[in-house]
Amino acid sequence: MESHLSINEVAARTGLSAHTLRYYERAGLIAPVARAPGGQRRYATSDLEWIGFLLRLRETRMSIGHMQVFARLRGEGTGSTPERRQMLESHLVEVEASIEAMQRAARALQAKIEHYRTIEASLQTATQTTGRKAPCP
Amino acid sequence: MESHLSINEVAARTGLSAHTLRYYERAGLIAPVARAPGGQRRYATSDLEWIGFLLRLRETRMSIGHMQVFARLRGEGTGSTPERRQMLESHLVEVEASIEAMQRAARALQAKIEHYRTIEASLQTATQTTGRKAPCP
DNA sequence: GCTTGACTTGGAGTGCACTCAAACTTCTAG
DNA sequence: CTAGAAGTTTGAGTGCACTCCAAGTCAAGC
Repeated sequence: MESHLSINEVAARTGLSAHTLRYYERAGLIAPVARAPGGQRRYATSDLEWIGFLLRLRETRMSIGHMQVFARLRGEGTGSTPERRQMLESHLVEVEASIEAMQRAARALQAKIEHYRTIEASLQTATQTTGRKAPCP
Repeated sequence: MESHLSINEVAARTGLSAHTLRYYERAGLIAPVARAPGGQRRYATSDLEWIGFLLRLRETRMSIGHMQVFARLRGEGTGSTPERRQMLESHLVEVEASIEAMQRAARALQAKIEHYRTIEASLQTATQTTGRKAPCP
């Protein structure tokens, strides 16, 4: 297990800030990271992979609280895979519902945009036919 | 313009709490609502429609700050449709990116779930072939 | 040795989006 | 007329997810 990346290198690679990396470790989302002799963090490749997965969870709006539970289960080893799978499955149900809600809402925004285009076109027409600026009714 | 619904009726219809409806009004997301003689709010059908649209914006994670700008533009009348359309268009770009990110992340979760299933199956097989409970390695 | 810059810690602070509290006033049913 | 439900206001409080600060440590270059 290679252990070589500094906190700022990991920040650059993951897009998380060094602040947030320390915060995640303090919160128990990341297991205590290996340290160089002087106490500085040295992240292993496996840490990077785990942080990547945490980012997938964050992208799907899993709360820190749920991630804490998930990380704790992960720390308990292979025996906790059923619980972890169930957590992901029920989270995925919510995520898919949320994606559909966003898609529906996005279509409503699209419709509103079209509506505005129509209004703008008719205002433009009014200006052209009367030869004056559109009044403010 | 019918003006008849009380705040709790609107809360029931929209899923927002009465607290939140007052907060939105104070924040300028909803224009001052008509009042009954005693000062109680009486929402018109047009208010309901607007609140519905605000909910679409909220579902797509538009911030209160942006909604305030949008609501202010709306209050300025038809002349502001180009700005409103541009706001929605650029917001929609973000929303679509966010939907795609969530979909990618959801596929990663799905893959992890499959991975867990595989692990569970092999643990189960080990238990069956050896006739004992899975040890904790 | 000294400076510079990257790192460490615990605790405090920030911004967002609500959410509630306190002290009222008003409406409705009996 | 009265009880109680429902509404009003302003300002304060909450929970989340960071984000920053102060005071200190450590390694490398001059």
